[in-house]
Amino acid sequence: MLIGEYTHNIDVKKRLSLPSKWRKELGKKLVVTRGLDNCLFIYPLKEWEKITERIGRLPLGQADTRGFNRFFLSGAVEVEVDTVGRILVPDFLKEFARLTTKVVLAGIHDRVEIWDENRWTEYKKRIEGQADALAEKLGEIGVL
Amino acid sequence: MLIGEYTHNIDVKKRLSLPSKWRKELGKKLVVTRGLDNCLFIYPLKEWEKITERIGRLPLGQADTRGFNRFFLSGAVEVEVDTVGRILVPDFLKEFARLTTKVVLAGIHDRVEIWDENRWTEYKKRIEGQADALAEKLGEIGVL
DNA sequence: CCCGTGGTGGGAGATAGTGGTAAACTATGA
DNA sequence: TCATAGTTTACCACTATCTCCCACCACGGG
Repeated sequence: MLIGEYTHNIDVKKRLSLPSKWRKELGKKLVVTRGLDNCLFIYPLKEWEKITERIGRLPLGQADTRGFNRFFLSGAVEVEVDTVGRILVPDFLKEFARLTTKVVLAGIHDRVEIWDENRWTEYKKRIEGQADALAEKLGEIGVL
Repeated sequence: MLIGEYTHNIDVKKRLSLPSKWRKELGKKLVVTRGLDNCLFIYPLKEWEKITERIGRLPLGQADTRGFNRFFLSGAVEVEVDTVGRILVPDFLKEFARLTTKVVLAGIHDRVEIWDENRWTEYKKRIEGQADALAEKLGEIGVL
């Protein structure tokens, strides 16, 4: 279970250390891809394979499916964790998520999200402001 | 699995390097053909054979099937990868996809798509704008 | 206070992408 | 049939970037 929040730096060589707490669970091979709200998703290879298997079942031929495939698949890269626990973030993904050097890694269930620090704090502020409203919803569906 | 996005140049001799990451998977002989949305598709020869086999089973009586065949098959060219990992892009395909020198190679499942850089960025912007549609798809396949 | 661990930074060698030159092949006309 | 011009193919060369490895520093625990 990936939980918690860490702030790390992407260095000039596009290297990003993963929090040591997650390394065992994430494994040596990961997939980074475009996520929603302009962040990046990191999946362990196992999880990714499940996803692509399901993507394969989508009806091709439809324009919006093609669009989705392009967004999700061309936006994905398989990366290897180096000897000291870092991955390389390709330029086009850095650009997509508008990452500068300070970056937040957020654990969400079975994936990790990468956010630029500024965008993250801003996003959090917005969410926290709606916390009680969210709690009410969660109550409705029986989570809390 | 072909994934990721790379920007390369087509030189004056119409040569285009393939990303080194894909070379093993693509093999030495490829097929380039007209794709959908005004880009080009590249298939490894193996994949292409599967596709033509499937196309062959389509009912020839229908006018739109004939049209699709002509579009897809007459535009196909078999190319060889040279010693440093490049292919030659024929003029008529360059023209079809309006390729200038800067070109994007996008890995989608089992094929590679070639886009002119400008058209690609424009297309991506459009797709990213459809965040709710994307979220819905992601929900369908169980990512979110 | 020392040691182990985690995050960060840098340097040397290897490699990928690109451009150019030489050779070979094709076509055309005398 | 031969010569020449134009095009294509094969080979070589350069440079920016990436990879791999090692070193450093900060921090926390014993």
